[in-house]
Amino acid sequence: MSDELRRNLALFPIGIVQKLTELTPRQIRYYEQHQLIQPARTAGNQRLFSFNDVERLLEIKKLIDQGLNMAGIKKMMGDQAVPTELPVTEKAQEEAQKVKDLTDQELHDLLKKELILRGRPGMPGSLIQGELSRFFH
DNA sequence: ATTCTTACA
DNA sequence: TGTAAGTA
Repeated sequence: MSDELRRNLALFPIGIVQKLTELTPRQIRYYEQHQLIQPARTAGNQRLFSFNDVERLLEIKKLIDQGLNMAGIKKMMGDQAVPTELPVTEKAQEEAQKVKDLTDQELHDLLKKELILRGRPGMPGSLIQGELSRFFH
């Protein structure tokens, strides 16, 4: 499976994303309203976020902390968020299910690994730089 | 127990 | 943004 697809798999419910990003569910939903992210939905209408969504939220958080408003953030990130793909395959749904049994430590390590993986090719990924330090505790 | 939408101090 | 209400 391609990394691109893997990063877009709908795996995390909002509660986990809250822990991973330190953002409140209120904020996360608000950013979705402003089309900064487009998480997938389960049959029961519950949001499922992908690694890409989480990483995007970390960037948003960074910009918010720097005092930008929605307009400013949209301008910085471009306001076209790629919709997270639904866990259509049986395999994908199993992965999403596994996530629920991971400890907070395991979840943070998983995200850290993802951030490092992404930060490879390019230079000091504008976002990755600061956010990454938080996972090196 | 979690999450969702809507509405308002 | 926080939070309460009523659901799913």
